[in-house]
Amino acid sequence: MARKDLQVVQSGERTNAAGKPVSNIILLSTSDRDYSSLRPHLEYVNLPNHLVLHEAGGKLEFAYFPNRGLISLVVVMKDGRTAEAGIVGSEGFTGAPAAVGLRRSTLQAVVQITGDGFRVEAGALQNTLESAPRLQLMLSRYAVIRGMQVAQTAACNRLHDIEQRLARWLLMTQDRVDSGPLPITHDFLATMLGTDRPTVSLAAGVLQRKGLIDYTRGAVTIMNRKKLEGCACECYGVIRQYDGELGLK
Amino acid sequence: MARKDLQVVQSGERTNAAGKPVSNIILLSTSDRDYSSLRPHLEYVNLPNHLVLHEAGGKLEFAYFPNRGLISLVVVMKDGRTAEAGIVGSEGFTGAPAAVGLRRSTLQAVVQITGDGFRVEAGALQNTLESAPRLQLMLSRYAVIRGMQVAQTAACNRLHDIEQRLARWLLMTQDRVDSGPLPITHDFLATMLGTDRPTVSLAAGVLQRKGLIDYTRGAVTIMNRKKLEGCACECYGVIRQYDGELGLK
DNA sequence: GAGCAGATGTAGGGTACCCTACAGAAGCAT
DNA sequence: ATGCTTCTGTAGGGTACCCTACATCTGCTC
Repeated sequence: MARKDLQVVQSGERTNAAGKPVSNIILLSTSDRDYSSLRPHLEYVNLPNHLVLHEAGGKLEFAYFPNRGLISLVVVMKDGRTAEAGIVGSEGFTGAPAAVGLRRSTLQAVVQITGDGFRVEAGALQNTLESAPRLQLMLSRYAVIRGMQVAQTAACNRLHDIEQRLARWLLMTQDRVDSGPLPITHDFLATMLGTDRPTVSLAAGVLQRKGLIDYTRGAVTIMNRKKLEGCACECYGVIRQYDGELGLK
Repeated sequence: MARKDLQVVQSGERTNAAGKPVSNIILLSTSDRDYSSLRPHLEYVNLPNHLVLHEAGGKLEFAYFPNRGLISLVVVMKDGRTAEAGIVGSEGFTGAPAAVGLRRSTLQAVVQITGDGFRVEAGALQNTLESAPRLQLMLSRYAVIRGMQVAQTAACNRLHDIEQRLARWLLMTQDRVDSGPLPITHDFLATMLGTDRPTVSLAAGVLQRKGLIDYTRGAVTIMNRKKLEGCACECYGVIRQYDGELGLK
């Protein structure tokens, strides 16, 4: 039954009020009725690299529905150390708490790979959802699925080593952006993987010598996807399975 | 509709159809209307230690609303290694996917501390929720909040050491059960914390020598709660803050 | 092409943790 | 008590990783 809800509507391309085209999967999967009630509140936004959409612990002002690019949800500790809890691409949205009437989140939302999308003011989203139960359910379902992905990440962080986790991260990211090199530095990878930069460089070097990836200053290219999958931990498969439920190809 | 169903049940004195009293916070927080629609489906169950309510990756048959005791949500890897992703006490429920129309979960749900509660067949829950949007929202909100707790755990697993994490686990558990010794072995703590038993014994020994906890075969007692909080990582405070939102005292 | 800022390569010491193994202790049943 | 099972204490080797420091390189600006 889940599949039917996620069917992409075929009746022409959707746009926001300003005529900007929508490619976010959730927005494309809503009913015409639900979409038209949300449409007036969709503000088109560029999502440039490293832009912080939401500070850790801050008030939730907007929910973001990416068309392209990648947003990371990051836990930030008091001493500045960080670890990524989840990633959001065109299959999802950030600001899940706002969709269930909450206004705070301890997670930092930061653009990891440049893209664009739409944002909705948190109050407007909540008002809209009150008379759009199908959309409400769709957003809640996404939040639950991402919660399970986060749970897998929690265990992965504890049980798997850097090389496996790096491979998994690269694969998951590639699944959410267009093909081609991933514009990402070792330093940012370290932030995501909850380790330090030299450790990332070391692991990346190993994958490179194995011929699985290649990289230059600030860009990583997957050279042999199949083998890289073999190098990643089983968590990649588990999370990918959920991605399928979300309509991610 | 029978008159019985319309009876106003006072908060704190609710029962299921068989007269079993409810102390699960979510069930107590629902509107009378929503509760009476769910009530016929509430089956009272004992939750004995180590009972597996849901196998990792299996089909979701029931959602569980604990009155007492503690349920752990555990990620199980292929090699048998495990790590806990979240815990559920009387403030919550297991089977969040069922509340949003999904029927599978990769998380294992296992009773960590003996208790009791109610279960609802997944299909019945879904049917009920279709005409109970407030309850639907309440369950979704809980799922989102627990998702944020899981995210904090993900980072904690990566960034904090065993001693801090053990302290946090004991505090979180104590928050969810009656006071007194926690019936738990080092071996199960290792399963939860994603490490091995000797490492737990070592960490527990340190906390014991500091006078923060005491333990005998299969039971841990918190001796100095304040100091133990000082020994736990900041994640305890973050998660506790969410607990407040859930009505956990 | 010189300078600069940011990105990557590498090294070496320290440590928390994993893994295995075994010994001792506590509870339980007979 | 005696055995039996389960739980805990402890040791020692191995290793992945953290941390710091510094060297080198790349791409950009002027």
